[in-house]
Amino acid sequence: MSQQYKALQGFKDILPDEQPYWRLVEKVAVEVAETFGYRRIDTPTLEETSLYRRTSGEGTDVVEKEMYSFDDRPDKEGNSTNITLRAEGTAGVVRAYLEHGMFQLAQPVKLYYLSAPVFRHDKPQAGRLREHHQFGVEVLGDGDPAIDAEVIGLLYQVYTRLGLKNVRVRLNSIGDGNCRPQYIQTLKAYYQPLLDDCCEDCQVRFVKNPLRLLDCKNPRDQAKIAAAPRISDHLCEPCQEHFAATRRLVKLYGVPVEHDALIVRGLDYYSRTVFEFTSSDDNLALTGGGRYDGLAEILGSSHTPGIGFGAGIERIILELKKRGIQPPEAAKPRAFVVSFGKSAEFKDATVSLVAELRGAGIQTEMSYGGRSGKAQMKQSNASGAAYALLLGDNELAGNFVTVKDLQAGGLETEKKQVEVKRVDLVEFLLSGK
RNA sequence: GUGACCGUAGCUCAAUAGGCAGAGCUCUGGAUUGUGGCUCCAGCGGUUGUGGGUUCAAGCCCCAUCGGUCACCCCA
Repeated sequence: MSQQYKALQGFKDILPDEQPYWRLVEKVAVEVAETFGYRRIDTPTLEETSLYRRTSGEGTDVVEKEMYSFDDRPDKEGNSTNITLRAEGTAGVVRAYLEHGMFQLAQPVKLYYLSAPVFRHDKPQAGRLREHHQFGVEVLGDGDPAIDAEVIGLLYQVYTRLGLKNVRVRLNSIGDGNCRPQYIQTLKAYYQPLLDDCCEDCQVRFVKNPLRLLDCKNPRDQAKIAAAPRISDHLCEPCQEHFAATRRLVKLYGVPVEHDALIVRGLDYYSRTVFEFTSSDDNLALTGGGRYDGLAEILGSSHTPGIGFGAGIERIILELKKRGIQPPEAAKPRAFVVSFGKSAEFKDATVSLVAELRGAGIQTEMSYGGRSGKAQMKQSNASGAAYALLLGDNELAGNFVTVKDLQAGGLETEKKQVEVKRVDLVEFLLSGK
């Protein structure tokens, strides 16, 4: 083994054995999204760095220390653009919405994206990679709380259809530009006298991102959090109504939401509805999302409400495995061609048979490299193929194939074998079990 | 980014108190001529993550580095 090269830290190969999990998650996600009337969008992996800086917020960890940013090659004038690998899903979709004038379409515009790679320069650990993939949804152009409920209902259905019935859904409202600044003042006023007794992280949060004070897990600060003023009690009238309606409507989708006044989100653009889906037995967030009614304006557009989420596919798969949920097995070959001769004539007969069957859409395998007939039989068995197609002198001379049923039990070879004319072979393989 | 623990074959793991690096699984070949699964035999596969150091001798001790895991931070 000369392992000079390894995948980069925090980057992972998705090997063939893993793929069935991905196909399962993707299949369910697409089916549910389309049931809900969402259309797929794919946006580029690279965007201008300033897009993320503006939307996520200058003070956030993502922007400050986790983005993969670099200067693009300079143009003729020697100017280069600083660009960034996708750091989160929403910014690119909103950019595309504005760039392509989707505000001219019937509103709202309901979009989803699938397995989009997201890059963040964190220190890796279980469930946290430097490149991970997200399934996400964004709805733009209407602020109706029925949309908040719909988006959460959609996601919940994805999880339940995957068999993950124990996810926790926590919901909160963090207000809007009207009421949140006042609440933050109230919160800071509450914390100011307690600050000396707070953990170091909270001292930083107090300045950088006061809402996150409520997120602290340090035991010494829990009592302070419990007694802290709640945003829910400080929402302005419209935000209150929106939140009440969201909670009422989301229940109609059968989602067991909990109101958690301590849920705040990391990115600056969120407003009103925020939510998190977590696995029930630990704190690993499976999905985070929320409303971002001010985001389009940050990008210079007119007021455009929006809401969305990003669901980490790797974390969903981790959860599936933890729950012992198996994806459907990969398709096994229908036929495995076994050749009992080694001459060019046999090679040609084997390849032409394989080619013909594959041309007819029948999953067919063969052995490579001139192995013995016995070894080929072993391979055909290991492949899981339904039938071994035997080609020997007799078959070639008589223009037929001996079809052996590999799945039939028992020892009596004759009962499991039947001779089928070449012209009838495709039909034979397409019919039957 | 901070801290703790861990790195032996493709995978899962052994290796007494420093003393010739092993097993199971996988893979390949074979057990008489054109027939799988069970069984048996054999083979391939390692500079013990990498680079230094101590020692007659290092998988084992020391340092560094890379990677992994866990907690924090943050987040999906």
